Amino acid sequence: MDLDTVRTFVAAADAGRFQEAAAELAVTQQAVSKRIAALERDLGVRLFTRTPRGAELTIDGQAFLPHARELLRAADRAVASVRAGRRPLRVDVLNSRGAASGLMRSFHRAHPDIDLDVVMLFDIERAVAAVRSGAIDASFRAVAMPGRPLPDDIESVRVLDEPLQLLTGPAHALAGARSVTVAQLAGHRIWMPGLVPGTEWAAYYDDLVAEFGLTIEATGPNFGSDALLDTIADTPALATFMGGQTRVVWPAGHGLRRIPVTDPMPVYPHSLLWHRDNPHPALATLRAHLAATAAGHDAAGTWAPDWAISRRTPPPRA
Amino acid sequence: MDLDTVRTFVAAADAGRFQEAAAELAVTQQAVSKRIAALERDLGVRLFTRTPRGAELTIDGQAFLPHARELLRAADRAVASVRAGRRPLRVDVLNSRGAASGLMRSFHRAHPDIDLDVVMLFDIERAVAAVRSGAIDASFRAVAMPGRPLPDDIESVRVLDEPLQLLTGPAHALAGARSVTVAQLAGHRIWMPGLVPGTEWAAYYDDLVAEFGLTIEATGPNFGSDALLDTIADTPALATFMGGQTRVVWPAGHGLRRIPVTDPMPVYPHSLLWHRDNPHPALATLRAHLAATAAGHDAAGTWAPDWAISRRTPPPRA
DNA sequence: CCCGGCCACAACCAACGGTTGTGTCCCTAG
DNA sequence: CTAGGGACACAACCGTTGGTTGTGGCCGGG
Repeated sequence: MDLDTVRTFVAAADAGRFQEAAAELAVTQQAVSKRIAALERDLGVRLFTRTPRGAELTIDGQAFLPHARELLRAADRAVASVRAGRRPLRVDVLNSRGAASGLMRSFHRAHPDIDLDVVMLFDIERAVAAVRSGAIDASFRAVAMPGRPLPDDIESVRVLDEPLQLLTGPAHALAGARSVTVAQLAGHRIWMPGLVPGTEWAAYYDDLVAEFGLTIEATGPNFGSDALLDTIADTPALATFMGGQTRVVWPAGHGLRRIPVTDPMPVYPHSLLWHRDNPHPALATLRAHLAATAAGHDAAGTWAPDWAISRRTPPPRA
Repeated sequence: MDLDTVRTFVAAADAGRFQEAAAELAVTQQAVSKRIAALERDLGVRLFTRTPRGAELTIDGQAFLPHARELLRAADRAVASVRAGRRPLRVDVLNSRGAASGLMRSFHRAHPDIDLDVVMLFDIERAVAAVRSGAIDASFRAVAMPGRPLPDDIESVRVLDEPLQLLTGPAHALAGARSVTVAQLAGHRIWMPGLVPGTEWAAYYDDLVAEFGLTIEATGPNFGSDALLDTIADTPALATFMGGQTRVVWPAGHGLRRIPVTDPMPVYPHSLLWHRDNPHPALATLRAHLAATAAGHDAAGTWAPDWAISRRTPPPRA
């Protein structure tokens, strides 16, 4: 199916005459006739009843019309999503089910008129490059890597600390605990496939391991979170970390347990990063929304690496 | 833009390699390469970074991908809307802003998983023909025309009486009234352009006129409800009737008044019509929903033509 | 009764989109 | 270091699609 054909159908339905639609589309009447005939052949139904005074929609045509309009709107949105200048606000998140996604959903609920696109970049380095180049407008990340401060033209503000939780199967030794301390985790095998060395999230777990003497294995290929949860559920000796705000869609009955970690509570600090000179109007709206809704992060009793935290106070918004 | 191209883009993005996408789509790798190149040329952005080990999405590609998926879903829905057998439930309503539309919105809220298509047919005659032929599954209508009973294979049940209200401009003689009696309307000019003789809705107003001695003018071409409201707002001597549940979207400040009519209250009786043998599963759901939510229509103090009311009690649902 | 408006059909032609064949790049294995 | 293989791009070729022009049929109005 061709969108030009759908456009032709909508134009003909609105005009009520093929000729007029043809004039609008700058083609001949015959072309419109052929396009409609082809569409009717593809769909297997008659869309118009031809009369000597024009063409009017059949019942099938009436049913098809709103779907055709929606199709064209979707096409427009798709094109707009990559249009240079005045495109939807484009935001990078760590992963599709973490805390940043929740913040973006909340923002979307508060401002449903603002078009959003969410992308997931590889690491902070590429995110910063994309923010600087203007390819994305903002990024939710831990702000830096050890020894690599943010460039001057990138601003950041800490928006959310996401507590880490332990995820275990029902047969795991800690499965029955209401909560566990970091010290209790020493000696247990924690499996996090897909942890790529050199990224800021790998650095976060490196620091966590170094600080508290944990055992984190990043071995094996990452077959996705479904496969990971599958293995965790079935393997008593394995557990994994998961963001406390991650939404897990998992069939009931597998007995997966989410257990808060305390003493201290490791948190993954999400900051919003953006370019100092980014003119996108929705960016200011997003920052205002985050400033208004961000729960004050209480540092007492939590742990995060120093380098991962945005310390700079952004200038007050204009 | 061609939907095959979009499909190719999605397949390539999912596969991560043009070759694999080509195999899925049963074309050659070169064809996929050309399609993607054409799409990138059309959009003016690069969607993939080609590597010796495949192709991965650029940031623009990532932003475009969900829109592309939505585009394909919209196309599927559009095709499904006219697919013979197992298509969305197709319901005819009197007009897009009347009581029946409200009922369908309520049904959609209660059963968001059921796909619906709403069409508007010309009159009860065509609606009955469409219901009998299976072109539509149900119709909200006053059930008949004077002297023309429903065929045996069409069942009906009264679902909602929509009270008529008077619509006037701010300078109309009745503009200040909290309510008006039918007797008070005698002598006032009531304008209803677009009332086509021979339809069941025209017959309804004919009966209203005959019973209470009103003056209804159907003169002049119908330029749509916007133009009608415009004229009503500006003409002190004119008023019109409007369904009491009609949603009027009208800029504030024009001072249009909606005035209930009493003694008796004229109501437009909407019944659901459907074919005895229609097997669409959602039709039973719709009937159950209407039976559960329909407010009992209190006949006391209301008026409607005899012929317009469904008297038959439908058999209990299986 | 003829004219005019509108749509469908036929013939023709250009351009698009697919295939085959080939080149280049890079990673990996030996 | 080299050879091989996997992956994508480019070029040439060709059939089909989709456009145009020309024409005919149908129906309503003057």
